[in-house]
Amino acid sequence: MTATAYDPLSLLTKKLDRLANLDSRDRQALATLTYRLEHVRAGDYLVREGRDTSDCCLLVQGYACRHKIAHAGGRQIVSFHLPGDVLDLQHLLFSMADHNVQTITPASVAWIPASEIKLLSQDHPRIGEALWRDTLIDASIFREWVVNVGRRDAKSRIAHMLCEFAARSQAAGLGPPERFELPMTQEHIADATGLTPVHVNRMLRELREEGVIERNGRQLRILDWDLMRRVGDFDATYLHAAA
Amino acid sequence: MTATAYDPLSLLTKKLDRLANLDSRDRQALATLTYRLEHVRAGDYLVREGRDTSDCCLLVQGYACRHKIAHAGGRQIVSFHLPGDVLDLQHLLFSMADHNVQTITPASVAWIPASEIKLLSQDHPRIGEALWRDTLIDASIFREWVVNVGRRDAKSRIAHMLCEFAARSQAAGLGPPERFELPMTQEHIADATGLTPVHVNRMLRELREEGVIERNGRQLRILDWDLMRRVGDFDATYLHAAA
DNA sequence: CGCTGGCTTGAGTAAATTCAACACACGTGG
DNA sequence: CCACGTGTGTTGAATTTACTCAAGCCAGCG
Repeated sequence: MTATAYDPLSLLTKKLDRLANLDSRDRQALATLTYRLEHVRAGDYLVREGRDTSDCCLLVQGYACRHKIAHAGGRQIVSFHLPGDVLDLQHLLFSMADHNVQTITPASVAWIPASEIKLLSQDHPRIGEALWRDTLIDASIFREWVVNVGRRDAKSRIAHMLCEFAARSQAAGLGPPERFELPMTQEHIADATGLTPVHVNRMLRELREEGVIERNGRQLRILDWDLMRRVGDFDATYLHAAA
Repeated sequence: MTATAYDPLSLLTKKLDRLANLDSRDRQALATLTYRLEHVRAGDYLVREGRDTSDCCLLVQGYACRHKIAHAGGRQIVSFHLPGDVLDLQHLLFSMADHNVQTITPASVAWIPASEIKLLSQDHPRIGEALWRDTLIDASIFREWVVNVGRRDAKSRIAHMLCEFAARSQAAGLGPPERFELPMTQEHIADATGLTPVHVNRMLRELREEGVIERNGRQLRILDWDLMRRVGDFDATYLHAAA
């Protein structure tokens, strides 16, 4: 990756440009945003449920997940996040977080004041549209996750989750969907699919034995993308070509 | 209900006013929207997956649900909708629907051109903010549903769903949360909670036998709201005082 | 070297499903 | 008016899926 890829504001600009076609004035305005760069360890919290937050968090490098805690049954991850994702657009309008965001690898994040982004989105219709579109895509992904945990069996759920991650990984410019870095542990996968780590392990073994996937450390290879899509009941429409 | 409650534009204005404080210019602008009123039967589709749509649908009277079809496991309902809900704000920015919306009772809906709403939201920051906030609340509800189907057992899921419906029913001005109209069948509840209708029936019986709820036809009474909240692991924060 | 965290496997168990049958209310047409 | 069909709700018995508990493995790292 080039040095510019790690410049927070150009990363943000690139992302928003994909969502709505920005013009040069939009770009210039984005470049005026202030931010505070922070490096965090794996497992650190970026947002905590019930906490008051006035900043938006841009994930510059590394991976994160968003989750809520159910009283009895432990943690449910509701989404994964890749470099370039803006994690807290809801903080533009809600002061209190209703969920947690936690890194799953060491990461770099840029904190941008929510007030600045809000002003920008009001003065620049295309920026506002891009941000709104981003939250709508998030909502669409949440809907698909409800379907995933509600109406698919264990193997399908896992396959679907992996397909989505592969597709978004590619859209974010992190390489081909057939071979990518899978940053999460089997426990993360379990918490995202509503299963237990033990059962995730068994299902992954079956997918491996069936020749669908192959895992070398953190590298995941999808050997048969077509079969994978069928097993996971995956149709990328709901991503709306998201990154 | 008064006659004005069924006037689509005043219903919409009332809703948006709750989400952001509109001024008189905002109200006047909303009153200029054009719409086409339609009466539909129970079970009719308002939005179909894969269909191109250029209108937004305001639910004026009756109830509806949003759902997707999984390849193997049937239908998953991802949200329920009450009178006053705007069903398709995502159509402001996406032309293709990625899910279905279907009525669950006879209903009246008002179709409003997406282009008009989009213009309004650009020219009137508070209207834009109210609409954006509405989509963020939707997203928050979806996240909670992922938790519900992913990490709660059958009885909890159903109790949680009923709590949410009760709370939203009240917020929409349809009466107290302890006694309200439950428009959906046990099959709807099953499709919303990721269970089978048979199992929903058994769990509802248990809730009845434990003295938590009582059902007379379409009237549902929550006899012990405190216990219900505990059983359903329900905390209304995620609704952000939504209607 | 010995932890630690993540991965793997087996055996027994619990939750929810499937299949099947029946009850009941409602509306429609004979 | 009754007969009938349909959609919804109810219950029982057998089955399946995923969970729980438990143990052991392996790689990386202080």
